[in-house]
Amino acid sequence: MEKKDVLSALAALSQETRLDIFRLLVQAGPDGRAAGAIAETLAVTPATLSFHLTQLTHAGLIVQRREGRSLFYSADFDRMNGLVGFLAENCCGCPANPVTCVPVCAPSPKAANAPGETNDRTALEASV
Amino acid sequence: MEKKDVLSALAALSQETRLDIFRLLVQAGPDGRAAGAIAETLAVTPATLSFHLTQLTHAGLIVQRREGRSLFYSADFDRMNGLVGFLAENCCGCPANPVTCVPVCAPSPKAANAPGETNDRTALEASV
DNA sequence: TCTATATTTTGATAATTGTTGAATTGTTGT
DNA sequence: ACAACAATTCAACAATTATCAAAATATAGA
Repeated sequence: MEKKDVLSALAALSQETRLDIFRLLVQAGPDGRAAGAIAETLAVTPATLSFHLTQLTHAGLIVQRREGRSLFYSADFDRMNGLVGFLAENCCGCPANPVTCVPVCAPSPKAANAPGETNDRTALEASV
Repeated sequence: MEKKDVLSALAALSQETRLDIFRLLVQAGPDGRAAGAIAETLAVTPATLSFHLTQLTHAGLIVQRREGRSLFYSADFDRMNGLVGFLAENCCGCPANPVTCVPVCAPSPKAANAPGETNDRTALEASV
C-alpha cells in the first residue's frame, strides 16, 4: 500500500459521518448494507450519504454491488488490513528494533448474518 | 481511546505534511527531533511546520519538550498503538467472529540513536 | 542588557470540504 | 410504456484548512 493510498484512506476515515459509515459496514460484515439502510441508521440525507460513500469508495475502503434496485456497500477488509499494517509497520522504523506488529482481521463470510441466510462471497482472508 | 480522539488522530494523519512529520518522528525514536531539524529535512517553512506540529500535538500523536533553545518533538507511541488498536479492534465487530488483532509497537529507548548517546526516557512499553 | 538564534503567533489568502434541495439516472413490477 | 422506488449527480453555499510573510516570544551567550 502506497503513501498516496494510505493518505486517502486516512482522509476518508477522518470524517465523523464516514467513520460511522465505515464502522457500520465493518460490523455488517461481508454482506454489507443497502445505501438506504445506512442512511436510515445514521440519519443522513441520501445526497450526503452518497457523497460520503463515493469518498470511501475512491479511498478503496468500501465496495459497491447492486442487488435489485438497491446498491449494497461493504467494507474492504483487505484494504483495511493494509492501512493498519502500514501504520503498524512504520511504527517500528528502525531495523535494529524488532517488534511484534501483526494486525490481522479476517471475518468469515457468515459473520454478520442471522442463521439460515445464504451467502456466496468468500474471498476475504488474512492479508498481512 | 474514544471516537473523538480517534477522529482527531486520523484527521491529523490524513494530511501529507503531517504524515511525513509523524513518520519522521516515529523513525527518529523516543528522542525525537528539534523543530528546526524537521523543517529542514522536510523543506517546510517554520510557520507552516509549527502549525502542523500544533495539530499533531492537539491530536495527542506527538509530545513536546525543550532542550536549550530548541523544541524537540517526539512520537507518542502509546497513542499510536491506541489508534491502530482501535481500528484493528473494530474490524472484527461481531463477537461470533474471533480473529487475531494484535498490533504492538514498543521501540526500545535507544532504537534510533547512534551508539554512545545518552538517553534517560524509558517509559514506552506495549500498550495493547 | 544587548544580540543572535529557535520557534510560535498573527493576519491574510487560496483551496478544499460537507451539506442540502432539486433534478437525473437506473431498476422493478404492472 | 408507465408509475413507483432507490440512489446519484448537480449547483450553490457556508465552513474549514493549508500556506506564507511578517511580527512577536522565548532562550542562550557575550
